[in-house]
Amino acid sequence: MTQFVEVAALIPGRLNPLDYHLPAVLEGKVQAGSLVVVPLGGQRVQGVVLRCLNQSSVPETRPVESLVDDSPVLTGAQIELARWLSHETLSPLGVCLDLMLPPGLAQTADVLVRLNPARSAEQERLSPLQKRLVQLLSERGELRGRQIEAAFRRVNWKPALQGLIRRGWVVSQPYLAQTGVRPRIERMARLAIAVEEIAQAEELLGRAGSPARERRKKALQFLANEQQPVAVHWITAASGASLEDLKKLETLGLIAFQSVQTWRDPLAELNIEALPPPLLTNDQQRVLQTILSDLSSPNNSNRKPILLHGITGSGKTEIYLQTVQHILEQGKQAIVLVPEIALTPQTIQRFQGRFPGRVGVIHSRLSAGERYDTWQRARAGLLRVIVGPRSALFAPLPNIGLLVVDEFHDPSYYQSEPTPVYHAVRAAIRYAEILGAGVILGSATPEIGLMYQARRAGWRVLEMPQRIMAHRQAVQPFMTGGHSSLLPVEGEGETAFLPLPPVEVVDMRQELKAGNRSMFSRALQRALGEVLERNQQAILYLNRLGSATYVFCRDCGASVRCPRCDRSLTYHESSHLLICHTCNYRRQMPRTCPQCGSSHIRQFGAGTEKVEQEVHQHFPQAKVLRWDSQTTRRKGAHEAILETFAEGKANILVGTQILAKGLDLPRVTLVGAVLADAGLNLDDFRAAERTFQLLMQVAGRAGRSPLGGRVILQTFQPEHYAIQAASRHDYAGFYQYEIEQRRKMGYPPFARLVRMEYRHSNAKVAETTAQEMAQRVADWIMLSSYPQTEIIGPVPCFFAKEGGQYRWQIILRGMDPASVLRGKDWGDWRVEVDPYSLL
DNA sequence: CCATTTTGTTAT
DNA sequence: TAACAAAATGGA
Repeated sequence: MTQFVEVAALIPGRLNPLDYHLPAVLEGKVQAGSLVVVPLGGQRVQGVVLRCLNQSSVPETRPVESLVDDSPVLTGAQIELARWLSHETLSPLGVCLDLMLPPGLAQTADVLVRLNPARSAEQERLSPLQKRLVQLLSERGELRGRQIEAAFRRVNWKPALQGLIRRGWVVSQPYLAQTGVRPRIERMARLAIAVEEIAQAEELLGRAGSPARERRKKALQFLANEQQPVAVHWITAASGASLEDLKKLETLGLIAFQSVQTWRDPLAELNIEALPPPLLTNDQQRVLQTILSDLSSPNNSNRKPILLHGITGSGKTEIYLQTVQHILEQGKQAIVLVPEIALTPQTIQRFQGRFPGRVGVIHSRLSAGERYDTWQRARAGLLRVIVGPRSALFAPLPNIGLLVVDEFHDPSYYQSEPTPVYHAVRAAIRYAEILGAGVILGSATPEIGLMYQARRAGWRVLEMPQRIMAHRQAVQPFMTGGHSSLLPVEGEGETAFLPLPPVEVVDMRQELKAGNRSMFSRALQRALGEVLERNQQAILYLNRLGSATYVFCRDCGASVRCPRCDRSLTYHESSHLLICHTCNYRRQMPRTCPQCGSSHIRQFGAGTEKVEQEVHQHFPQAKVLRWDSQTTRRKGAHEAILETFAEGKANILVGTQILAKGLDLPRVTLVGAVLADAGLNLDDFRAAERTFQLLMQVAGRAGRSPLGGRVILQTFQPEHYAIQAASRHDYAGFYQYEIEQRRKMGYPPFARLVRMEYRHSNAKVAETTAQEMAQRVADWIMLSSYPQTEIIGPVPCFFAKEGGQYRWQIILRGMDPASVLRGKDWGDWRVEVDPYSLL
């Protein structure tokens, strides 16, 4: 009986899984999760076997051509997760499966083309495109298909090339790209004779007393001591023998070579001492006990996620570490997701230090080889813990018992490009359900939507409200000056607690009224002066998004709003217009404030450079470091800036969102938010939440040592609830207000959204296409099981033009707007289910 | 008119 | 995605 398999092709397109039969040679070797090559139309493609079948659903099947890897590349749970992702995100199954494969496993076919030296000279009968191709080939010689692609972007050059080949102008040959990562093979050598025989063999090594004989003798002795195969480069380095000497020894039959696959391990160089777990605080003990008893309960099927709400510095990482420890003791494995930026050497060291040799790290700076080997080791069960950003969720560990998502409110868990557009936190929750594993979501500022879901669905919500003091030693030198009063600290030793830093809200309208036109309020100037005087450190935080894009009055603080929707209008640089992103209302930039008639109306603009300048103006002696996307473009720049600052070589660190991530800088005693309300007026349902999160996180950078600390929030809207709540460190208060807003406005979690985006280089085409699509979507909604689904738009996107293309969007809102689109054809629109933001 | 180029459809 | 087919374009 022939066996059949159902195969999902790894192509970007939307294609249902297809049935193939197994040729005799592959029978018994292929299983669910196997990576295979199958014929598809006129080409060969790679695909993943979803399951084995006794019978095919179609009368005739084509054969599986080959098996790429002997072991399955995906586990059953991963296949199920990919299916769920595909269904949820409306993305093709192929790209969801591809997400879980390491780059380099799949190799791609290409062609190599060059001009035929014997071609005819006259170019009369060639098309313009063909002439350009000939030109390119005569300039650059032999080219691969992808090189031509790079030279002729967005040009359909393949038919033209075919014509040239047919007429003998060009010759082509198939070319297998060597881009794939291969296992690293290391040459090793071992002694081929017994140790006692070395003395007898000595005569063979060369003329008595010759240097060659000495070298070879040394090499043999080295191997005799080692008693096991040793890498060749290691032998030569240790004994002084050359490769030639070793070859000679081999021909003499004294040593034997062998090739061994070795792993590229990014942590191998790291020499980390194993650290014993620290004593836990009462909070930590209570939380850990609850988690462990939850995870120990045998009932896997309805295990719920655990939401760990622990403020900055409350010691969440230690909870993760000890829970992972527990899971490992059960013989299972764990995945720990962190925001990419938090994947600093410190984080890695903590995990590697606790579980030496068992941790695999994934991050963006790994080489393809390291990434590939980490994946292989995970699959082979050689790694027990994987730490990494959102993509680490797809590490192929065979027996996962725990998933951890640290700082799960972080936007880096949303992948918006390329497809599939997914949210790693939701994927982790689903994956844990599939696996019957535990999942811990930790954050100081839990995402509103997930907190709501947690409460409604009865997930366990654990609180850690106290900050642990650290860094007593680190700040010791700064505590002796006499002019810095130390904070009263509760408790002793490692488990002492610190109060949260006091937050002062400064009304910038008052500053202007008092004649202070500086970017810094008098309070902030005073505070900065004190910090400099005491040789402590300050952080100045600037929320980049939203600055300079909305327009507001400097006298009354009101922003210019849409008369129809009462939403802030957005200023568009290109057209000098103010546009409403809900109803597409447009107006000229007003000369006076519509509220109070003042002429002090303008878009607010303040880049990090401007802040830096201004600091220099006020404090010429201050040493300022800028930390933003510009200064960190270079590789390793993050580390360099952090190190410089941590070593105290600068007093003031100026930066954007990046500052809100989990930095631990003990000498920082002042955090200033230059414009805390920037971003609040963005027309986006998440604007308040995002602002609140960032302010809470950035405030958490202050006062992490007994030196104490304070926070100053400068704002034009001191009464706004996000600012108010942040100034009181009041998550619960913010949650309550925000969730009511969402309910009133019908935004998540009370409705789900789908964002559809279209781009075109022609403004008119973009607009009409968007209108046509809105009409089609309206028809689909009528016929769907959710006829109440709303259409918002079409309107131009917030960033209305990007890379020379005009962007338009349509938002669907309802109970399940994705289901309206499922199975429909939306052409080259980009579709985002549950988008992070509507900008 | 034919040849080339663009657009659309299909894959077991 | 790549191959192929059908439709559109365009130079004589």
